Amino acid sequence: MEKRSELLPGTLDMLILKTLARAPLHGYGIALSIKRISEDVLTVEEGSLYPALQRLLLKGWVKAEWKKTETNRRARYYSLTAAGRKQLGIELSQFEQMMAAIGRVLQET
Amino acid sequence: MEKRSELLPGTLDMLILKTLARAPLHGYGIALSIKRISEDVLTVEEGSLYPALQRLLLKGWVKAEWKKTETNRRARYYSLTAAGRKQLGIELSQFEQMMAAIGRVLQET
DNA sequence: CCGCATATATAGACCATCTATGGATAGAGT
DNA sequence: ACTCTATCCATAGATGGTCTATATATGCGG
Repeated sequence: MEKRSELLPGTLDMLILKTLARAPLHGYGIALSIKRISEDVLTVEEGSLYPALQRLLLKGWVKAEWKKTETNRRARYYSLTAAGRKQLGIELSQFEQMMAAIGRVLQET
Repeated sequence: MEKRSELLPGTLDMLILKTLARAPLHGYGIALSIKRISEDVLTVEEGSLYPALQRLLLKGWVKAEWKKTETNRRARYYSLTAAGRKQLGIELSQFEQMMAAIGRVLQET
């Protein structure tokens, strides 16, 4: 059959920012969280996740800190910056606007 | 400011198929229709539209026919095939599933 | 000590979309 | 006549996000 993306392209940064807005997390945890909350519909591949986190770091929307996990492993914890929180707001409103627009096209008889 | 796509990537084929499901249209008309119905939020650039139509033709989801427009111009009218109608249904349900999943992630407190 | 889940990261491929063109014609306005 | 604008098609090349594949490393349970 058709091979499809596990993600709606263009939404990954927003999903990461939103996940981090709840609590700081390491990369692996972000992927697990999105997968779990989306009920396995959205799967963030490592090859998408880590480049995305690098982008977000470069833009100053998240910051990173090496720590130990509860299970005593080394992991890089990411958290939202003030700029990241602002950016999340922007992306959410743009996303909603776009969804509303797509909805209009899809519902037009 | 941030430069962003005028479209949510991954939705173009679906929007075209849905537009053609209402009535056959030429390329330019498809772009105008989506722009109008979305109230100027979604803009389909020509460099996105025509390659997309070629893809859809190759997959057999639309067929094309040269005709005259009401204003006496030559134009290529695209219309949905049976396979295209089926494909539209598939894409709509996948899209809704994905939107529901994204919604769960975005609404999680 | 073996296997598995946890954890980070990069290189390269792929593909959809955008930018930038190029071309053609009907009709309106001057 | 002439020009301008909107209508109409199409492609080449750049861009950029996501995926596949790979590499590395470690804590823990059996």
